[in-house]
Amino acid sequence: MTLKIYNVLTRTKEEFKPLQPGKANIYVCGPTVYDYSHIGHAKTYVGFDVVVRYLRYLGYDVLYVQNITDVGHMLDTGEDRILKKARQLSAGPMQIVETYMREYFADMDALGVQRPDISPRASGHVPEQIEMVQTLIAKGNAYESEGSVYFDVTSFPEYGKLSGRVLEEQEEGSREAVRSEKRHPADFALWKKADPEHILRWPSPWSDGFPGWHVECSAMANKYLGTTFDIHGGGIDNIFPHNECEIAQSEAAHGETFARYWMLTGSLTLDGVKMSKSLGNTLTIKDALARWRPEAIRTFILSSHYGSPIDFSDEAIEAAYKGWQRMWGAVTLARQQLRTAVPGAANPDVIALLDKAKAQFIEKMNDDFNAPAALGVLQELTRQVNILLNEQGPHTNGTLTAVDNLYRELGGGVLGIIPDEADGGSSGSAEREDGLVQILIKLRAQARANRDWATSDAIRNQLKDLGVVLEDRADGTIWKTE
RNA sequence: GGCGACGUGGCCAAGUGGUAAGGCAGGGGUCUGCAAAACCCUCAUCACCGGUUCGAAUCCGGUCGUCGCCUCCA
Repeated sequence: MTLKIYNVLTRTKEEFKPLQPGKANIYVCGPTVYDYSHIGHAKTYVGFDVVVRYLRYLGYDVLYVQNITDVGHMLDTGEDRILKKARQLSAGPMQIVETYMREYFADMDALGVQRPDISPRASGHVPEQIEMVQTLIAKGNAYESEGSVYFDVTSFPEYGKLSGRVLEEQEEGSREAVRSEKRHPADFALWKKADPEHILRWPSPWSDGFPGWHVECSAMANKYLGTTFDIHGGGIDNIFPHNECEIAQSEAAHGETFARYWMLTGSLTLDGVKMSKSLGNTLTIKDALARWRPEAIRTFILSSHYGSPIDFSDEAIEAAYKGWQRMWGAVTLARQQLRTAVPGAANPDVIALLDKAKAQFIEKMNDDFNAPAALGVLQELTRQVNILLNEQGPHTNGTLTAVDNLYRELGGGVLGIIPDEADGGSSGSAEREDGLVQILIKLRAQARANRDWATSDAIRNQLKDLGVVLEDRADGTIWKTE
């Protein structure tokens, strides 16, 4: 069974054959750090997080590069968005960049997104970008005009092959058309001469200025992954012009294929409407995390295919959360039973059940990282496990460990929705938390033995208010977090 | 207007030729001091029309509708 990837470049599902056997080099377009990250970023980067996790699970030696854009993004007004933010906050541009980059990583950490191996910043790679622009000029793919440099799209016949655009169709009505510096309306900037008030600037052979947005990805991907690499990812909204320009620059400069597989994620809408800064209907990751635990957000995101659009709503994430709770409840129960389980080998029937689920999970994930279907496999397994834990047993520690391990492996390691520990940062505090709850459970058991329902319910209700849920079972009371 | 994608039960969502995974919600049960959890039963013929085929949600054509991109955007 082999991994298949839907390649946007060919619009077909292809078997994944890396350039070098066993290695997977992947580049994903990262965020522009000038504000807090929103839930749309979460969809994209959780999506690729699972892609990378799964590739590693399959044994690939993955090199994951995701850039940080901290220069060169223009607003309609021609103003750099980072500079605009800096002016608003009376701060320096690099302070803004540093602040929001840290916030971005903090948000991703909170969501359980594993960090890229390399997070190169555009501002730190200006020489590489200048070098690439020089190459493109030397090869006749770019030209200087009044201190700026533009890519000549007519010099690259394949321009449009990713997005399906045809050059001629772009001319009409383009705002860019008014820029007389350019020979063709679709030509895009590789280097821009800076206006006097533009303080993010670097010296170059053409002017004091700054690199165009698209060239950073080409230059940095080339530096860290080479002229040709395996997978290029990003949000579908950047397919044109950004991704298209990346291809044009890189392939014109190097004369070789840029990325072999293109994986683009569907966009996220909020209550049916596209989130946009201008509309103001954004939901930041921080705000979302204040309302739902990270596993719920991840489960929601993974409940639709990475390439599909998804609509975020309270109802939708609530449904995902409740589904996750059932799975988490089963894992929690298995771990609780494991504490007092008798030593012994695993039940062969259970092992067979787990093996089957694992095989199905892998089959789904091999089919273009079909996380929603893989999630469905775990949901079905969970019903079987619940029957096992609730209606059969007691089980040996071998059986329970096997159950726990599968959830750790697939639900935790690959999907990132099953925590290793109950909760609370370090294992030390987790143990302390459990100890405290166990004391209360014993006190409540006393009250229940005395038929003192007022006390027993008070303990249960107050713990519930703290997010600790007690469940009375035939074999004792267990607890878990909401 | 151009390019691209999509339309599956009340909601979300898998499924690309052989008689519709899964989650949530709803109804009915079992269990329980109560509760919670869990489990069992129940709940769709796949926007519409036409075509190809022994057979289509799945392929082709058309209609209607939704969305993304075309300008910064993950």
